[in-house]
Amino acid sequence: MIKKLVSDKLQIIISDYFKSKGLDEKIKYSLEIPPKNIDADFALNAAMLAAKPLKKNPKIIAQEISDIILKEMSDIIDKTAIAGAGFINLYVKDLILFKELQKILIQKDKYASVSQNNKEKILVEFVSANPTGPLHIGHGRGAAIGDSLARVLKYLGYAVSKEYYLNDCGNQMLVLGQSTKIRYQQLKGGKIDFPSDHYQGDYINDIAKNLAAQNKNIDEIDFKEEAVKDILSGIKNDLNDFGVDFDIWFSESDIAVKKDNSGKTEVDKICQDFENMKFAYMQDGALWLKSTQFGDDKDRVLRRSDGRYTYLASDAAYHKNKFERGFTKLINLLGADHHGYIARLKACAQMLGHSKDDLDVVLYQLVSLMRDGQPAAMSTRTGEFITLKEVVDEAGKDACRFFFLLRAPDSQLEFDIELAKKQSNENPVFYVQYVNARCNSILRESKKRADLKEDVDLTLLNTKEERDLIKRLCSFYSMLSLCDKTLSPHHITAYLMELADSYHRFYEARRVLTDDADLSSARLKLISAVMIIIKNGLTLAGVSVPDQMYK
RNA sequence: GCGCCCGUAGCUCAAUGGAUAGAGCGCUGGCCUCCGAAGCCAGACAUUCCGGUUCAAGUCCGAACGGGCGCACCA
Repeated sequence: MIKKLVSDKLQIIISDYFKSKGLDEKIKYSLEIPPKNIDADFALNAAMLAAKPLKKNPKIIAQEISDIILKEMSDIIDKTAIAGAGFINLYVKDLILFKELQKILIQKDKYASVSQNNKEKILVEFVSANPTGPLHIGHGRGAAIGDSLARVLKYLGYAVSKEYYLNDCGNQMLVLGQSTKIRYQQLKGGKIDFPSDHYQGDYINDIAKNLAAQNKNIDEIDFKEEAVKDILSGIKNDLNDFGVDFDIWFSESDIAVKKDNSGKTEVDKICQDFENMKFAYMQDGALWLKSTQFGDDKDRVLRRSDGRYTYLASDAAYHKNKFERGFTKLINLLGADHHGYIARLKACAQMLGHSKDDLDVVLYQLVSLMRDGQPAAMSTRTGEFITLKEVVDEAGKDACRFFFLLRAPDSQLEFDIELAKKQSNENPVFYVQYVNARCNSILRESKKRADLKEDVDLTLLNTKEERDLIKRLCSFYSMLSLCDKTLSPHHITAYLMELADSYHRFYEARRVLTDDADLSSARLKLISAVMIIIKNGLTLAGVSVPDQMYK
């Protein structure tokens, strides 16, 4: 939050300075946190950017701006320095740091959160796996990223809803029902070959077994219905165990099957609309969407010549529905194998009268699974896959969620199942959780003393380790903004590991409980703040915060 | 062939166009009469190649090479 305080004031100063020099006041300068070899708190690059249009040495400009900052911001800035090619390095007054620390202690789990931010109403759609089999490890990555991103955006004050789009109609459902029926018949002694294009997984057998145990007449069983019901409840359980929940489960049949008074579905209507608006045309008996008009590679079929709609038709109606529900920003998490859909979905958004930026797609690369150093194939068709449940059961929810948040969505993720199973210090989540355990241990110890007080003098926290730690705590908000800006929550884990690093260094260098009651009391406040931020961060990551670790 | 993503340390990955490119694992060597050693300290090791833009490029642009994915009136 300190950064926001500084940058808000700087904005006025810089823009005035640019104006007085006849420059475009909207030159995009930035306020950065310098690399760790520089001891300044913030660095400003405005002088370097102004150097060229002003035809002036950047260091001279830096000096001019620096003088103004010192004069105008003396309540916040302690000193400045011109460095490198023309950076203005800013040193914040210690008092500001202590004030911020106090704020953490008071606001606790609300620290750095924004109560209301009416700019956007956001819908985050993720997972949305078809109910034809259990979630696999790739879905887990999407679930972890989507859920944490939604949590961060909510924390920052956006009105956020999390939604799962359920493809509960269409051909795949028929195949699923058929697969279950054949397994059922085989169980009853029927000699029927199982088609290779049907679902091969063991879970189909399990469903069939359950049905067989009910002793019903085969004609009374709706195999499709039963299979979907069974699989869906499994998916919901797996997500629940993974700490992921949804605000809305949106069913495809609501737009593709349900009819209004005139006997039309939403899919019927949007295709008609597109045709009326000349965004769709008939060719070879099929209805085509003119997506090339908005940058797609080729036009796409909405309705086949046999009259059946494609998935794109449902998707178009679905996204129209999202906008109609009042969402101003749609965020879709998509596995990289679906990247081809981005162009056509954005085309639909634009045809519906929205900007292509109203729909953001976060593409996450697929998870390649390693088993004993060998890559393992994944396919729900062949039945050879690792389920999310299996990994969560073995490695634990915390390790899995932290692991999935460790890398940027754009990076391919190599998930070593053997490594994930290990409950050991090789897993970085323990490094962060250990901070909380150590803090708790000190708190327990402190209860034995009567000389510690609540009303403390935070200015006693003046060593390098303490200052570094406080600064790290204060950059929590900057990290959250970065997640917002990049639509990626992986900065959370990186931040938490840095914070843990600062804490462990502090811990090694400075004893909290000493003979000096004033100092001990102040340091206890510091570790209380550390615990607050660790908890806030881990909670956003969907990871629990144990009070103690077990060996 | 066309399109999208990626190429950074031995391995897996970070790095809002900024200063001396960071972690974890692995490796070498140190640190527990003291709040938890699941920790700390020290050491070795990296931007695939070639051009360009920029005051400044791992980051942007172009080309080459390598890896993943996608290119259906499938879902």
